[in-house]
Amino acid sequence: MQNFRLLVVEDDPNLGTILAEYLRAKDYDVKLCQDGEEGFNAFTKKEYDLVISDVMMPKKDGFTMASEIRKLNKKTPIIFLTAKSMKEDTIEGFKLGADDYVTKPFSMEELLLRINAIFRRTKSEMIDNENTKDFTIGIFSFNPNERTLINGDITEKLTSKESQLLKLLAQNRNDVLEREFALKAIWGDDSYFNSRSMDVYITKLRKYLRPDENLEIINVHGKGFKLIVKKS
Amino acid sequence: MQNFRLLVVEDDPNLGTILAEYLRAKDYDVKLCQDGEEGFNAFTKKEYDLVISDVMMPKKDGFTMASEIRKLNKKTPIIFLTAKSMKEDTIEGFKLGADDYVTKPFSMEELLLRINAIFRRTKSEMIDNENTKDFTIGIFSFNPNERTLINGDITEKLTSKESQLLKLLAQNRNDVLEREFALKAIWGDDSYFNSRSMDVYITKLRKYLRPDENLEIINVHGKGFKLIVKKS
DNA sequence: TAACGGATGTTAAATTACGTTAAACCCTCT
DNA sequence: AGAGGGTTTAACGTAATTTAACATCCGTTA
Repeated sequence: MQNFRLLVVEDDPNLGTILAEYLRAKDYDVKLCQDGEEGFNAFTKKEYDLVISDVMMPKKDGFTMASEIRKLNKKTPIIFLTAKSMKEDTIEGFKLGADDYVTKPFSMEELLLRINAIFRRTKSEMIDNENTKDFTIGIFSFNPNERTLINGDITEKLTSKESQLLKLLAQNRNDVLEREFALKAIWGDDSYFNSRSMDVYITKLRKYLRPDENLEIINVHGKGFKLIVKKS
Repeated sequence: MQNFRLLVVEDDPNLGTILAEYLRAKDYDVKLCQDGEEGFNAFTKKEYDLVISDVMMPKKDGFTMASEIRKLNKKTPIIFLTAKSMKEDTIEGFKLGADDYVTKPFSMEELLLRINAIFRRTKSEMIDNENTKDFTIGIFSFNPNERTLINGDITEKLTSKESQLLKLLAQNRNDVLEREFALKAIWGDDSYFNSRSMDVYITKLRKYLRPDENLEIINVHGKGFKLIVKKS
């Protein structure tokens, strides 16, 4: 799937670079520009899904750039980064068609959440749920969403608890899944009886995985369990 | 054209009334609720274009209400009014799908500009209202408004309850629809008998969806149900 | 190293939740 | 009052999960 394209316009080289790096790490296609003029030119050259722009910049300020962009394009969302918290400025920004603004200093996480809030509204279907991903466990293909464990033409339907536990084990393959952690994650709390219930499910999972000799759920005494995937 | 419908949730009667009056003067249809519980109930009863909610409220706080609303509806924008300027709070709000927040004290004008900013962004897709839009569920096209479930040339006419339940499942596809949540949203409260009634409707829906092998309503023991759309 | 106590392995029974069908109950319309 | 569609209740069957029981393992200590 194609990534979202962001146009970041920020004259402070340090902040600009950090911002771009961070957003690229989050899998966005990021174009970084130094001022409003450069930003506007970039916008005319290529399509962008979102513009993030500083307000105070040399050559051409953010609001001016935004108003020019709006003449070309009424829809692309614009987020302003502004050190000025004065009301007049923010209001002027909204009049030009800004969609949000973030006051410096801001946390990257907050900005990301605002970006996501905007994208959720505009392109809501793109969020490819992490839930629907398959695990490969030895000869098996495990889908926690569908709760299916597939080995060739044999499909086992797992129960809710079996599936949750296997998912945790798979996520921590070759590493200890702490008993207490799993109990809290699946059962909500840890008591003696929950703990015994978990042991029962470990037995069930072992039975499911038996067809693959290279798979083993071992107990780590006093700690928890470990799903071992041997290299064949 | 029909006016925009706003749901305002604010426990302070003075602020709430002033807000409602002001927004009505600006030609919005405004429904005012006193707390999150009342607000959520109002949301289940009618369609709203935007929710404006306080965060700190008796009975049910704004974030909790927002997360419940999000389960019903992923798109309706939510603006929070918050006296707390703590970062954790705002971030928690955005995670739940808030679209903006305004820190008290705020000017009515600023709030109005933010409302307009959101509507400018979303009004294009509001022409085909959430309500009139069809769900695509596997090989079916489902219209909750018409209560029709179409598969090629076969059109099933669903009853009210069937339709409401299928809508909730479709909105939470590949995710658990909590039993208690659905009971409150459809039946108004949850009792043992309502719960069994819901089971009966699940059976009916399974029968409707049977023609598509890639669709399945599975039970999540003790939690609720999940509509699985398998990747074909 | 023998022995002890706590932790785990496994199976089966008990409990609770769900699946399904059909009958009973309500409405509304006539 | 009767018919009909929609919804709830009842009844019985099945599945998921927890609890119980007993065997075995593990680390520690005498």
